[in-house]
Amino acid sequence: MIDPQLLRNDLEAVAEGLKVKGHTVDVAAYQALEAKRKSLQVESEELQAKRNARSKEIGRTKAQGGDVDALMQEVNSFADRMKQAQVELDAIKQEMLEITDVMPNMPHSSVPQGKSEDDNVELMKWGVPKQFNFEVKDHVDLGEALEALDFETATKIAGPRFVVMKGALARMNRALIQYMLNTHTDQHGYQEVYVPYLVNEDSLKGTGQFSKFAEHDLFATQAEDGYYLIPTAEVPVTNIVRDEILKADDLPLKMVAHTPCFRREAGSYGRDTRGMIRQHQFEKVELVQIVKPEDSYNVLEELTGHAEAILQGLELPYRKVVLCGGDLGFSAAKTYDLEVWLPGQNAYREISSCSNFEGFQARRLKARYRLETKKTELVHTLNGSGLAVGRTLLAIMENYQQADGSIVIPSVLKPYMGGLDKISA
RNA sequence: GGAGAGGUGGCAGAGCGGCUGAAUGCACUGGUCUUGAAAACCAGCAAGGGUUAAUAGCCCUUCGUGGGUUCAAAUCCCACCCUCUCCGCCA
Repeated sequence: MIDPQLLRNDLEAVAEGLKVKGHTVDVAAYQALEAKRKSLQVESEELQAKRNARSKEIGRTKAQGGDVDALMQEVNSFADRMKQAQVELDAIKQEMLEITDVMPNMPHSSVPQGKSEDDNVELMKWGVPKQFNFEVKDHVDLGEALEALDFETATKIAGPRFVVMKGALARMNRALIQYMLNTHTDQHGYQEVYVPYLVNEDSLKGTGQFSKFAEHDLFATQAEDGYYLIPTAEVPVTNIVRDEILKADDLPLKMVAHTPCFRREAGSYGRDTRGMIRQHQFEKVELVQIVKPEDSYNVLEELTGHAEAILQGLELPYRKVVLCGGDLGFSAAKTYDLEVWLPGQNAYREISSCSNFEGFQARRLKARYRLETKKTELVHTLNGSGLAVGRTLLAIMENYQQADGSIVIPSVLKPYMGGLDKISA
Protein backbone atom coordinates (compact mmCIF):
# COMPACT_ATOMS: atom_id res chain seq x y z
CA MET A 1 0.00 0.00 0.00
CA ILE A 2 1.20 3.45 -0.87
CA ASP A 3 1.71 5.92 1.95
CA PRO A 4 -1.69 7.61 2.47
CA GLN A 5 0.10 10.83 3.44
CA LEU A 6 1.73 10.85 0.05
CA LEU A 7 -1.59 10.24 -1.64
CA ARG A 8 -2.96 13.24 0.18
CA ASN A 9 -0.06 15.61 -0.24
CA ASP A 10 1.33 14.76 -3.63
CA LEU A 11 -1.05 12.62 -5.61
CA GLU A 12 0.32 14.05 -8.85
CA ALA A 13 3.71 12.57 -8.11
CA VAL A 14 2.16 9.21 -7.33
CA ALA A 15 0.16 9.26 -10.54
CA GLU A 16 3.31 10.15 -12.45
CA GLY A 17 5.25 7.33 -10.78
CA LEU A 18 2.55 4.77 -11.42
CA LYS A 19 2.33 5.72 -15.05
CA VAL A 20 5.70 4.02 -15.41
CA LYS A 21 4.02 0.87 -14.16
CA GLY A 22 1.13 1.28 -16.55
CA HIS A 23 -1.36 2.18 -13.85
CA THR A 24 -3.51 5.24 -14.28
CA VAL A 25 -4.89 7.25 -11.38
CA ASP A 26 -7.94 9.46 -11.64
CA VAL A 27 -6.43 12.31 -9.66
CA ALA A 28 -9.48 14.56 -9.61
CA ALA A 29 -11.83 11.79 -8.55
CA TYR A 30 -9.56 10.71 -5.75
CA GLN A 31 -9.05 14.23 -4.52
CA ALA A 32 -12.80 14.78 -4.45
CA LEU A 33 -13.16 11.69 -2.28
CA GLU A 34 -10.35 12.87 -0.08
CA ALA A 35 -12.03 16.24 0.44
CA LYS A 36 -15.24 14.48 1.42
CA ARG A 37 -13.38 12.14 3.70
CA LYS A 38 -11.75 15.02 5.47
CA SER A 39 -14.90 16.97 6.19
CA LEU A 40 -16.82 13.86 7.20
CA GLN A 41 -14.10 12.64 9.48
CA VAL A 42 -13.75 16.00 11.17
CA GLU A 43 -17.50 16.24 11.63
CA SER A 44 -17.79 12.69 12.85
CA GLU A 45 -14.99 13.04 15.35
CA GLU A 46 -16.28 16.35 16.63
CA LEU A 47 -19.67 14.84 17.32
CA GLN A 48 -18.09 11.88 19.02
CA ALA A 49 -16.02 14.20 21.19
CA LYS A 50 -19.17 16.09 22.13
CA ARG A 51 -20.97 12.87 22.92
CA ASN A 52 -18.09 11.65 25.06
CA ALA A 53 -18.00 14.91 27.00
CA ARG A 54 -21.73 14.88 27.65
CA SER A 55 -21.68 11.25 28.68
CA LYS A 56 -19.04 11.96 31.27
CA GLU A 57 -21.11 14.85 32.49
CA ILE A 58 -24.13 12.60 32.80
CA GLY A 59 -22.11 10.21 34.90
CA ARG A 60 -20.91 12.97 37.17
CA THR A 61 -24.32 14.58 37.52
CA LYS A 62 -25.94 11.24 38.31
CA ALA A 63 -23.36 10.51 40.97
CA GLN A 64 -24.32 13.77 42.65
CA GLY A 65 -28.01 12.92 42.34
CA GLY A 66 -28.71 15.62 39.76
CA ASP A 67 -31.16 15.63 36.89
CA VAL A 68 -29.79 14.40 33.57
CA ASP A 69 -32.82 14.69 31.31
CA ALA A 70 -31.61 17.84 29.57
CA LEU A 71 -28.19 16.35 28.89
CA MET A 72 -29.69 13.14 27.55
CA GLN A 73 -31.92 15.10 25.26
CA GLU A 74 -28.99 17.10 23.97
CA VAL A 75 -27.08 13.96 23.10
CA ASN A 76 -30.14 12.50 21.43
CA SER A 77 -30.49 15.62 19.35
CA PHE A 78 -27.32 14.87 17.40
CA ALA A 79 -27.03 11.13 17.85
CA ASP A 80 -28.61 10.41 14.49
CA ARG A 81 -26.33 12.77 12.65
CA MET A 82 -23.33 11.28 14.43
CA LYS A 83 -24.24 7.78 13.33
CA GLN A 84 -25.02 8.92 9.83
CA ALA A 85 -21.73 10.77 9.49
CA GLN A 86 -19.98 7.60 10.61
CA VAL A 87 -21.78 5.53 8.00
CA GLU A 88 -21.00 8.05 5.27
CA LEU A 89 -17.38 8.18 6.35
CA ASP A 90 -17.07 4.41 6.27
CA ALA A 91 -18.52 4.36 2.77
CA ILE A 92 -16.07 6.99 1.53
CA LYS A 93 -13.16 5.21 3.15
CA GLN A 94 -14.23 1.97 1.53
CA GLU A 95 -14.43 3.67 -1.83
CA MET A 96 -10.95 5.09 -1.38
CA LEU A 97 -9.63 1.74 -0.25
CA GLU A 98 -10.87 0.12 -3.43
CA ILE A 99 -8.76 2.61 -5.36
CA THR A 100 -5.64 2.44 -3.23
CA ASP A 101 -5.83 -1.32 -2.80
CA VAL A 102 -5.14 -1.94 -6.46
CA MET A 103 -2.46 0.72 -6.69
CA PRO A 104 0.90 -0.92 -7.25
CA ASN A 105 4.02 0.31 -5.54
CA MET A 106 5.87 3.24 -7.07
CA PRO A 107 9.03 2.37 -8.95
CA HIS A 108 12.31 3.67 -7.58
CA SER A 109 13.82 6.59 -9.47
CA SER A 110 16.58 4.35 -10.83
CA VAL A 111 14.11 2.03 -12.54
CA PRO A 112 14.19 2.34 -16.32
CA GLN A 113 11.08 3.25 -18.29
CA GLY A 114 9.46 0.57 -20.35
CA LYS A 115 6.32 -1.41 -21.03
CA SER A 116 7.28 -5.06 -21.02
CA GLU A 117 10.12 -7.45 -20.40
CA ASP A 118 11.56 -6.44 -23.75
CA ASP A 119 12.45 -3.11 -22.18
CA ASN A 120 14.37 -4.57 -19.26
CA VAL A 121 17.97 -3.45 -19.16
CA GLU A 122 20.86 -5.89 -19.05
CA LEU A 123 23.43 -4.77 -16.49
CA MET A 124 26.08 -7.45 -16.73
CA LYS A 125 26.91 -10.93 -17.88
CA TRP A 126 28.84 -13.49 -15.90
CA GLY A 127 30.51 -16.51 -17.41
CA VAL A 128 30.65 -17.57 -21.02
CA PRO A 129 28.12 -19.96 -22.52
CA LYS A 130 29.93 -23.16 -23.32
CA GLN A 131 30.45 -24.12 -26.96
CA PHE A 132 29.33 -27.65 -27.60
CA ASN A 133 30.84 -29.74 -30.38
CA PHE A 134 27.70 -31.82 -30.61
CA GLU A 135 24.04 -31.08 -30.92
CA VAL A 136 22.74 -29.95 -27.52
CA LYS A 137 19.57 -31.37 -26.07
CA ASP A 138 17.21 -29.63 -23.74
CA HIS A 139 16.58 -30.94 -20.24
CA VAL A 140 13.45 -32.81 -21.31
CA ASP A 141 15.27 -34.96 -23.84
CA LEU A 142 18.24 -35.39 -21.53
CA GLY A 143 16.09 -36.30 -18.55
CA GLU A 144 13.90 -38.73 -20.40
CA ALA A 145 16.88 -40.45 -22.00
CA LEU A 146 18.39 -40.87 -18.54
CA GLU A 147 15.04 -42.07 -17.23
CA ALA A 148 15.44 -39.42 -14.58
CA LEU A 149 12.62 -37.08 -15.55
CA ASP A 150 9.17 -38.55 -16.07
CA PHE A 151 6.53 -36.11 -17.18
CA GLU A 152 4.05 -38.74 -18.32
CA THR A 153 3.87 -40.43 -14.96
CA ALA A 154 3.50 -37.06 -13.27
CA THR A 155 0.60 -36.29 -15.56
CA LYS A 156 -1.01 -39.58 -14.61
CA ILE A 157 -0.56 -38.95 -10.91
CA ALA A 158 -1.55 -35.31 -10.94
CA GLY A 159 -1.83 -33.60 -14.29
CA PRO A 160 0.17 -31.47 -16.69
CA ARG A 161 2.89 -29.16 -15.36
CA PHE A 162 4.14 -31.67 -12.83
CA VAL A 163 7.21 -33.85 -12.89
CA VAL A 164 8.54 -37.01 -11.31
CA MET A 165 12.29 -37.05 -10.73
CA LYS A 166 14.16 -40.26 -10.14
CA GLY A 167 17.50 -41.54 -8.95
CA ALA A 168 20.59 -39.39 -9.03
CA LEU A 169 18.71 -36.48 -10.50
CA ALA A 170 16.23 -36.47 -7.64
CA ARG A 171 19.21 -36.57 -5.36
CA MET A 172 20.80 -33.65 -7.14
CA ASN A 173 17.61 -31.70 -6.57
CA ARG A 174 18.06 -32.31 -2.86
CA ALA A 175 21.77 -31.57 -3.11
CA LEU A 176 21.00 -28.19 -4.61
CA ILE A 177 18.71 -27.32 -1.74
CA GLN A 178 21.38 -28.30 0.74
CA TYR A 179 24.07 -26.40 -1.08
CA MET A 180 21.98 -23.25 -1.28
CA LEU A 181 20.83 -23.32 2.33
CA ASN A 182 24.31 -24.05 3.61
CA THR A 183 25.85 -21.27 1.58
CA HIS A 184 23.35 -18.68 2.72
CA THR A 185 23.47 -19.67 6.37
CA ASP A 186 27.21 -20.31 6.66
CA GLN A 187 28.57 -17.63 4.35
CA HIS A 188 25.92 -14.97 3.99
CA GLY A 189 24.65 -14.77 7.54
CA TYR A 190 21.03 -15.82 7.09
CA GLN A 191 19.01 -17.63 9.70
CA GLU A 192 17.33 -20.73 8.35
CA VAL A 193 13.60 -20.82 9.01
CA TYR A 194 11.03 -23.51 8.46
CA VAL A 195 7.55 -22.21 7.77
CA PRO A 196 4.01 -23.35 6.94
CA TYR A 197 3.27 -24.13 3.31
CA LEU A 198 -0.38 -23.24 3.82
CA VAL A 199 -1.20 -19.68 4.78
CA ASN A 200 -4.28 -17.64 5.54
CA GLU A 201 -5.70 -14.74 3.61
CA ASP A 202 -4.24 -12.11 5.92
CA SER A 203 -0.74 -13.30 5.12
CA LEU A 204 -1.35 -13.16 1.38
CA LYS A 205 -2.75 -9.68 1.69
CA GLY A 206 0.22 -8.64 3.78
CA THR A 207 2.72 -9.35 1.08
CA GLY A 208 0.41 -8.21 -1.71
CA GLN A 209 -0.34 -11.59 -3.34
CA PHE A 210 -4.05 -11.29 -2.81
CA SER A 211 -4.87 -8.41 -5.08
CA LYS A 212 -7.76 -8.99 -7.44
CA PHE A 213 -5.32 -9.76 -10.22
CA ALA A 214 -3.25 -12.32 -8.43
CA GLU A 215 -5.85 -14.26 -6.51
CA HIS A 216 -6.59 -16.61 -9.37
CA ASP A 217 -2.97 -17.70 -9.49
CA LEU A 218 -3.26 -19.36 -6.08
CA PHE A 219 -4.27 -22.84 -5.07
CA ALA A 220 -6.83 -22.82 -2.28
CA THR A 221 -7.86 -25.59 0.09
CA GLN A 222 -11.47 -26.20 1.07
CA ALA A 223 -13.18 -22.85 1.44
CA GLU A 224 -14.13 -23.54 5.05
CA ASP A 225 -10.49 -24.05 5.97
CA GLY A 226 -9.46 -20.75 4.46
CA TYR A 227 -5.97 -21.88 3.53
CA TYR A 228 -3.93 -21.23 0.43
CA LEU A 229 -0.85 -23.06 -0.78
CA ILE A 230 2.05 -20.67 -0.81
CA PRO A 231 3.07 -19.35 -4.23
CA THR A 232 6.47 -18.47 -2.74
CA ALA A 233 8.21 -18.62 0.64
CA GLU A 234 8.08 -14.84 0.60
CA VAL A 235 4.56 -15.06 2.00
CA PRO A 236 5.09 -17.10 5.16
CA VAL A 237 8.58 -15.76 5.83
CA THR A 238 7.83 -12.06 5.43
CA ASN A 239 4.65 -12.47 7.46
CA ILE A 240 6.78 -13.47 10.43
CA VAL A 241 7.06 -9.76 11.15
CA ARG A 242 3.42 -8.90 10.54
CA ASP A 243 1.94 -6.84 13.38
CA GLU A 244 5.31 -6.68 15.10
CA ILE A 245 7.37 -3.82 16.41
CA LEU A 246 10.96 -4.88 16.08
CA LYS A 247 13.95 -3.63 18.03
CA ALA A 248 16.36 -1.56 15.99
CA ASP A 249 19.12 -3.93 17.15
CA ASP A 250 17.34 -6.87 15.56
CA LEU A 251 17.69 -5.35 12.10
CA PRO A 252 18.60 -6.42 9.56
CA LEU A 253 16.63 -9.63 9.94
CA LYS A 254 18.04 -12.08 7.41
CA MET A 255 16.09 -15.25 6.86
CA VAL A 256 16.38 -18.08 4.38
CA ALA A 257 13.83 -20.81 3.81
CA HIS A 258 13.44 -23.74 1.49
CA THR A 259 9.85 -24.40 0.51
CA PRO A 260 7.85 -25.83 -2.31
CA CYS A 261 5.83 -23.24 -4.22
CA PHE A 262 2.46 -23.78 -5.82
CA ARG A 263 1.04 -21.81 -8.71
CA ARG A 264 -1.96 -22.37 -10.90
CA GLU A 265 -0.35 -20.69 -13.88
CA ALA A 266 -3.79 -19.98 -15.23
CA GLY A 267 -3.78 -17.84 -18.30
CA SER A 268 -0.38 -18.96 -19.50
CA TYR A 269 -1.40 -22.17 -21.20
CA GLY A 270 0.85 -21.65 -24.13
CA ARG A 271 3.90 -20.59 -22.19
CA ASP A 272 6.66 -23.01 -21.36
CA THR A 273 4.42 -26.02 -21.49
CA ARG A 274 7.40 -28.19 -22.23
CA GLY A 275 9.60 -29.33 -19.41
CA MET A 276 10.28 -28.04 -15.94
CA ILE A 277 10.45 -24.32 -16.59
CA ARG A 278 6.92 -23.58 -15.47
CA GLN A 279 5.34 -26.06 -13.09
CA HIS A 280 2.46 -26.05 -10.68
CA GLN A 281 4.83 -27.21 -7.97
CA PHE A 282 8.47 -26.27 -7.66
CA GLU A 283 11.11 -25.83 -5.01
CA LYS A 284 12.71 -22.58 -4.09
CA VAL A 285 15.26 -21.36 -1.59
CA GLU A 286 14.16 -17.89 -0.69
CA LEU A 287 16.10 -15.04 0.88
CA VAL A 288 14.18 -12.48 2.91
CA GLN A 289 15.52 -9.40 4.64
CA ILE A 290 13.76 -6.99 6.96
CA VAL A 291 15.79 -3.81 7.16
CA LYS A 292 15.86 -0.15 8.12
CA PRO A 293 14.61 2.07 5.31
CA GLU A 294 17.92 3.82 4.83
CA ASP A 295 19.65 0.49 4.20
CA SER A 296 17.26 -1.12 1.77
CA TYR A 297 18.92 -0.20 -1.49
CA ASN A 298 22.34 -1.31 -0.32
CA VAL A 299 20.75 -4.51 0.87
CA LEU A 300 19.10 -5.09 -2.50
CA GLU A 301 22.56 -5.12 -4.07
CA GLU A 302 23.86 -7.37 -1.31
CA LEU A 303 20.97 -9.82 -1.50
CA THR A 304 21.20 -10.04 -5.27
CA GLY A 305 24.88 -10.79 -4.81
CA HIS A 306 24.00 -13.67 -2.50
CA ALA A 307 21.82 -15.19 -5.20
CA GLU A 308 24.56 -14.62 -7.78
CA ALA A 309 27.03 -16.42 -5.54
CA ILE A 310 25.06 -19.62 -6.01
CA LEU A 311 25.13 -19.32 -9.78
CA GLN A 312 28.83 -18.57 -9.66
CA GLY A 313 29.46 -21.48 -7.32
CA LEU A 314 27.72 -23.75 -9.78
CA GLU A 315 29.58 -22.09 -12.65
CA LEU A 316 26.42 -21.37 -14.55
CA PRO A 317 26.59 -18.43 -16.98
CA TYR A 318 23.99 -15.80 -16.24
CA ARG A 319 23.12 -12.21 -16.76
CA LYS A 320 21.71 -9.58 -14.46
CA VAL A 321 18.81 -7.50 -15.61
CA VAL A 322 17.00 -4.59 -14.01
CA LEU A 323 13.29 -4.71 -14.63
CA CYS A 324 11.67 -1.75 -16.32
CA GLY A 325 8.66 -0.08 -14.73
CA GLY A 326 6.15 -1.94 -16.85
CA ASP A 327 7.53 -5.35 -15.92
CA LEU A 328 7.80 -4.69 -12.18
CA GLY A 329 5.63 -6.73 -9.86
CA PHE A 330 2.74 -5.21 -7.96
CA SER A 331 4.56 -4.64 -4.68
CA ALA A 332 8.10 -4.05 -5.90
CA ALA A 333 9.87 -0.71 -6.15
CA LYS A 334 12.88 -2.21 -7.88
CA THR A 335 13.72 -5.68 -9.07
CA TYR A 336 16.79 -7.38 -10.44
CA ASP A 337 16.25 -10.58 -12.36
CA LEU A 338 19.03 -13.09 -12.70
CA GLU A 339 18.75 -15.07 -15.90
CA VAL A 340 20.66 -18.28 -16.38
CA TRP A 341 21.93 -19.47 -19.72
CA LEU A 342 19.98 -22.42 -21.11
CA PRO A 343 21.76 -24.08 -24.04
CA GLY A 344 18.59 -26.04 -24.83
CA GLN A 345 16.75 -22.81 -25.50
CA ASN A 346 19.77 -20.83 -26.60
CA ALA A 347 18.55 -18.09 -24.29
CA TYR A 348 18.84 -16.58 -20.84
CA ARG A 349 15.89 -17.47 -18.62
CA GLU A 350 14.86 -16.12 -15.24
CA ILE A 351 16.15 -18.10 -12.30
CA SER A 352 15.99 -15.50 -9.55
CA SER A 353 14.10 -12.32 -8.89
CA CYS A 354 15.36 -9.97 -6.18
CA SER A 355 13.16 -7.11 -5.10
CA ASN A 356 13.01 -4.18 -2.75
CA PHE A 357 9.47 -3.47 -1.66
CA GLU A 358 10.46 -0.48 0.44
CA GLY A 359 7.61 0.16 2.91
CA PHE A 360 4.86 -1.09 0.62
CA GLN A 361 4.53 -4.53 2.15
CA ALA A 362 5.47 -3.28 5.61
CA ARG A 363 2.54 -0.87 5.60
CA ARG A 364 0.10 -3.67 4.91
CA LEU A 365 1.89 -5.95 7.32
CA LYS A 366 2.13 -3.32 10.05
CA ALA A 367 5.76 -4.32 10.37
CA ARG A 368 7.62 -1.62 12.24
CA TYR A 369 10.69 -1.05 14.33
CA ARG A 370 11.40 1.30 17.16
CA LEU A 371 13.64 4.28 16.55
CA GLU A 372 15.89 5.74 19.22
CA THR A 373 13.35 8.51 19.57
CA LYS A 374 10.89 5.81 20.71
CA LYS A 375 8.74 6.39 17.68
CA THR A 376 7.91 3.54 15.37
CA GLU A 377 8.71 3.46 11.70
CA LEU A 378 7.86 1.02 8.95
CA VAL A 379 10.63 -1.38 8.01
CA HIS A 380 11.58 -2.10 4.44
CA THR A 381 11.21 -5.63 3.14
CA LEU A 382 13.19 -7.41 0.45
CA ASN A 383 13.37 -10.86 -0.96
CA GLY A 384 14.96 -12.84 -3.69
CA SER A 385 15.18 -16.38 -4.90
CA GLY A 386 18.47 -17.90 -4.04
CA LEU A 387 17.64 -19.80 -6.24
CA ALA A 388 14.66 -21.44 -7.92
CA VAL A 389 15.72 -25.06 -7.49
CA GLY A 390 13.92 -26.68 -10.40
CA ARG A 391 15.24 -24.20 -12.89
CA THR A 392 18.71 -24.53 -11.42
CA LEU A 393 18.50 -28.26 -11.86
CA LEU A 394 17.53 -28.03 -15.50
CA ALA A 395 20.16 -25.35 -16.08
CA ILE A 396 22.78 -27.77 -14.76
CA MET A 397 21.44 -30.55 -16.95
CA GLU A 398 21.66 -28.44 -20.06
CA ASN A 399 24.96 -26.70 -19.29
CA TYR A 400 26.77 -29.79 -18.01
CA GLN A 401 25.53 -32.23 -20.64
CA GLN A 402 27.99 -34.45 -22.47
CA ALA A 403 27.94 -35.85 -25.97
CA ASP A 404 26.77 -39.23 -24.63
CA GLY A 405 23.82 -37.65 -22.85
CA SER A 406 25.30 -37.89 -19.39
CA ILE A 407 25.46 -34.95 -17.04
CA VAL A 408 28.57 -33.96 -15.14
CA ILE A 409 27.92 -32.96 -11.55
CA PRO A 410 29.18 -29.48 -10.62
CA SER A 411 32.07 -29.77 -8.21
CA VAL A 412 30.35 -27.92 -5.37
CA LEU A 413 27.56 -30.49 -5.39
CA LYS A 414 29.75 -33.58 -5.31
CA PRO A 415 29.96 -33.67 -1.50
CA TYR A 416 26.20 -33.96 -1.44
CA MET A 417 26.12 -36.65 -4.14
CA GLY A 418 27.99 -39.39 -2.38
CA GLY A 419 31.05 -38.90 -4.54
CA LEU A 420 29.21 -39.32 -7.83
CA ASP A 421 30.88 -37.48 -10.74
CA LYS A 422 28.21 -37.65 -13.32
CA ILE A 423 24.73 -38.88 -13.99
CA SER A 424 24.52 -41.36 -16.80
CA ALA A 425 22.03 -43.87 -18.08
C1' G B 1 -13.25 -35.24 17.04
C1' G B 2 -15.14 -35.07 22.75
C1' A B 3 -14.86 -32.23 27.68
C1' G B 4 -13.29 -27.96 30.30
C1' A B 5 -10.65 -23.07 31.00
C1' G B 6 -9.33 -18.58 28.94
C1' G B 7 -8.26 -14.40 25.39
C1' U B 8 -6.61 -6.96 28.67
C1' G B 9 -0.43 -2.69 27.24
C1' G B 10 6.72 -5.55 25.55
C1' C B 11 5.63 -9.58 29.39
C1' A B 12 2.88 -11.06 33.86
C1' G B 13 -1.69 -9.73 35.87
C1' A B 14 -6.19 -6.57 38.23
C1' G B 15 -10.47 -4.45 36.50
C1' C B 16 -19.16 -3.06 40.90
C1' G B 17 -21.85 -0.09 32.93
C1' G B 18 -19.72 6.07 34.26
C1' C B 19 -13.33 10.22 36.80
C1' U B 20 -10.25 3.13 33.53
C1' G B 21 -6.41 3.97 27.87
C1' A B 22 -6.75 0.88 31.71
C1' A B 23 -4.41 -0.73 39.02
C1' U B 24 -0.04 -3.51 40.39
C1' G B 25 4.56 -6.07 39.30
C1' C B 26 8.51 -7.03 35.80
C1' A B 27 11.08 -5.14 31.66
C1' C B 28 12.57 -0.57 29.39
C1' U B 29 14.17 4.96 29.39
C1' G B 30 15.83 9.36 32.11
C1' G B 31 17.40 11.27 36.90
C1' U B 32 19.26 11.17 42.22
C1' C B 33 22.92 8.48 44.88
C1' U B 34 27.97 5.93 43.81
C1' U B 35 35.10 6.25 42.08
C1' G B 36 32.24 2.82 38.73
C1' A B 37 28.46 -0.88 38.82
C1' A B 38 24.54 -3.03 41.59
C1' A B 39 20.78 -1.88 45.06
C1' A B 40 17.49 1.90 46.64
C1' C B 41 14.60 6.14 45.55
C1' C B 42 12.12 9.73 42.00
C1' A B 43 10.05 10.34 37.16
C1' G B 44 8.59 8.65 32.36
C1' C B 45 6.90 4.67 29.30
C1' A B 46 0.75 1.45 24.24
C1' A B 47 -0.54 1.58 19.15
C1' G B 48 -3.15 3.54 15.05
C1' G B 49 -5.66 7.73 12.98
C1' G B 50 -7.42 12.98 12.32
C1' U B 51 -6.21 18.18 12.54
C1' U B 52 -1.60 21.04 12.01
C1' A B 53 4.20 23.98 9.38
C1' A B 54 4.95 20.83 13.72
C1' U B 55 8.26 14.79 15.79
C1' A B 56 3.72 21.17 19.99
C1' G B 57 -1.18 20.96 21.49
C1' C B 58 -6.15 19.15 20.86
C1' C B 59 -9.44 15.29 19.27
C1' C B 60 -11.01 10.22 17.63
C1' U B 61 -10.36 4.86 17.70
C1' U B 62 -8.50 0.37 19.89
C1' C B 63 -8.88 -4.35 26.10
C1' G B 64 -9.26 -11.63 20.29
C1' U B 65 -12.75 -10.30 15.69
C1' G B 66 -17.50 -8.66 13.99
C1' G B 67 -22.40 -7.14 15.32
C1' G B 68 -25.99 -5.45 19.22
C1' U B 69 -28.03 -2.89 23.89
C1' U B 70 -26.97 2.14 26.27
C1' C B 71 -26.40 9.10 26.95
C1' A B 72 -22.00 5.94 28.27
C1' A B 73 -19.20 -0.92 27.25
C1' A B 74 -12.75 -3.98 28.81
C1' U B 75 -17.22 -4.55 31.79
C1' C B 76 -24.09 -6.65 29.45
C1' C B 77 -26.12 -9.71 24.91
C1' C B 78 -25.21 -12.58 20.13
C1' A B 79 -22.02 -14.82 16.48
C1' C B 80 -17.30 -16.14 15.03
C1' C B 81 -11.89 -16.85 15.62
C1' C B 82 -7.81 -18.27 18.50
C1' U B 83 -5.02 -20.28 22.72
C1' C B 84 -4.36 -23.65 26.82
C1' U B 85 -5.49 -28.35 29.70
C1' C B 86 -7.44 -33.43 29.67
C1' C B 87 -9.21 -37.55 26.49
C1' G B 88 -9.12 -39.71 21.57
C1' C B 89 -6.16 -40.11 17.01
C1' C B 90 -1.87 -40.21 14.97
C1' A B 91 4.02 -38.74 11.64
